[in-house]
Amino acid sequence: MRTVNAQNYAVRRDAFVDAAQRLIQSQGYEDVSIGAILDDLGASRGAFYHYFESKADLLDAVIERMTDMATASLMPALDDPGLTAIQKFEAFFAGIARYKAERTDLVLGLVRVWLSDENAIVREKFRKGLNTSIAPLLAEIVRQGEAEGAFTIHGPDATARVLVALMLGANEEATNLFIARQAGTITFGDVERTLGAYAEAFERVLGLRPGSLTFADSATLRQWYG
Amino acid sequence: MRTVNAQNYAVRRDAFVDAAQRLIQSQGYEDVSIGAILDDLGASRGAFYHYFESKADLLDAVIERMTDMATASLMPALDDPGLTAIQKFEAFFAGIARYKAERTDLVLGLVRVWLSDENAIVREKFRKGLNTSIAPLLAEIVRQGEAEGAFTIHGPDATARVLVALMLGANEEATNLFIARQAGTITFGDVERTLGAYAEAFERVLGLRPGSLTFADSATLRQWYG
DNA sequence: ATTATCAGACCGACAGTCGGTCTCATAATG
DNA sequence: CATTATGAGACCGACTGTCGGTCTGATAAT
Repeated sequence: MRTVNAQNYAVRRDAFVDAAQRLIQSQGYEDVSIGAILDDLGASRGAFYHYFESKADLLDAVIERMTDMATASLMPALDDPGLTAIQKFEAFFAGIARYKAERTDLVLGLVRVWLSDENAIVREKFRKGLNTSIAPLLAEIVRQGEAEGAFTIHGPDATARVLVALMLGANEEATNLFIARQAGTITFGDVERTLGAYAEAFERVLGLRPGSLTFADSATLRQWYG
Repeated sequence: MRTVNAQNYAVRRDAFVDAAQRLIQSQGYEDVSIGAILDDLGASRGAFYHYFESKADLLDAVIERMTDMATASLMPALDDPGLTAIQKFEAFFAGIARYKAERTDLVLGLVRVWLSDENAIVREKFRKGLNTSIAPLLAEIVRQGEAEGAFTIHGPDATARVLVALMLGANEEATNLFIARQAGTITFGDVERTLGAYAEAFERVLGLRPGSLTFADSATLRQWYG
């Protein structure tokens, strides 16, 4: 009797996820056929369906990896015991901005594919994934801020979820602004004003005084929208 | 020379949109084939591609109709000159709640299909559609509230967009809460607390005093989550 | 130590579906 | 009646998922 070798199984499965992620990031989900992944790997259809139930099943695995990577890159700052809640918040946003800034061309190349209609499922699953993985992290910060007397809120968990909604909105808005700015239909001032409104919303939701939270520094803003 | 009969053309085109909307609402976008729409209407493939460039094109038409219907049902209250900005806000939310409450079984039947993975494009396009059609309406209310001295904000347009982000977040949350409540994994208190956090966020973003905005009355809340 | 056995790993032809194109007939209209 | 909008339906290529079957290696029996 032959038993499943967990080690090899995981490795081979990961290979499919790797290839899929790469292809999806360069062409978008719907435009990547299973055949293309097979060609890329030199694998057979049978092998694929041995490791995955369906194409959608493969997507779930890809998304999980994406969200894991995204949250992992934000963790270090949050574990630092020397930071106040406000500082952690700022580190949080700075982390996202830095992550994107360090991969400018990747991000730029991704935008078109990432925003295409055919990629809606990926976007939404990613959103949902972030929602469930980030909300608890934010809740932790909120709890700390409440303990420090810095935040004035009711219920850290519910507040965290509200913040996630704002974050996702701000992110979407930032993307739209980027495209509009590239097209020249808006000014840099428009960008500052719109994103500023989100920053202010954050402050107010947390019960902070105006200007106590720095969302994105001018330099980063200039880099993307200048 | 023969000219297009705009009247007939529109009627026939609408027929396709009608059928598509009905089928999509009962099966979800990806699961509705063009063939099914053709069968439903007794039309031919040629006819379809005479009126639409693609299946995606048809979807756009369906979405437009959906968002039009949704916003139209909210308009009357907003045009009433006798209402304060705060009252209009409340009418706004009440309008959504009422709309859904009056169509309980439709909504319930829709949930499964509406939330399926295969329907992601529809959800997102609907979101985007609401975003562009609702934000200006909210901006108008915000402007009025600012003039009345009721709201303390910077830039009505940017604020309106933040509010839309909160609204969409609240709506998504409400759906998740509904499902979780049905499954019995959360209590009515959890629901009140979570949605209350969104209501409070609204107040704070607008610079209102706590409790001055009634999101959803207890009766409606009980009806869905009781 | 050798071999029979059986399940995991994998292959690739194939069916069925779907979106979209093309050709050609028919109907309406100037 | 000439022209063009309209529509029918055969057809194409691409895709997902299935299925019968092969190969390989671990285990149990001898």
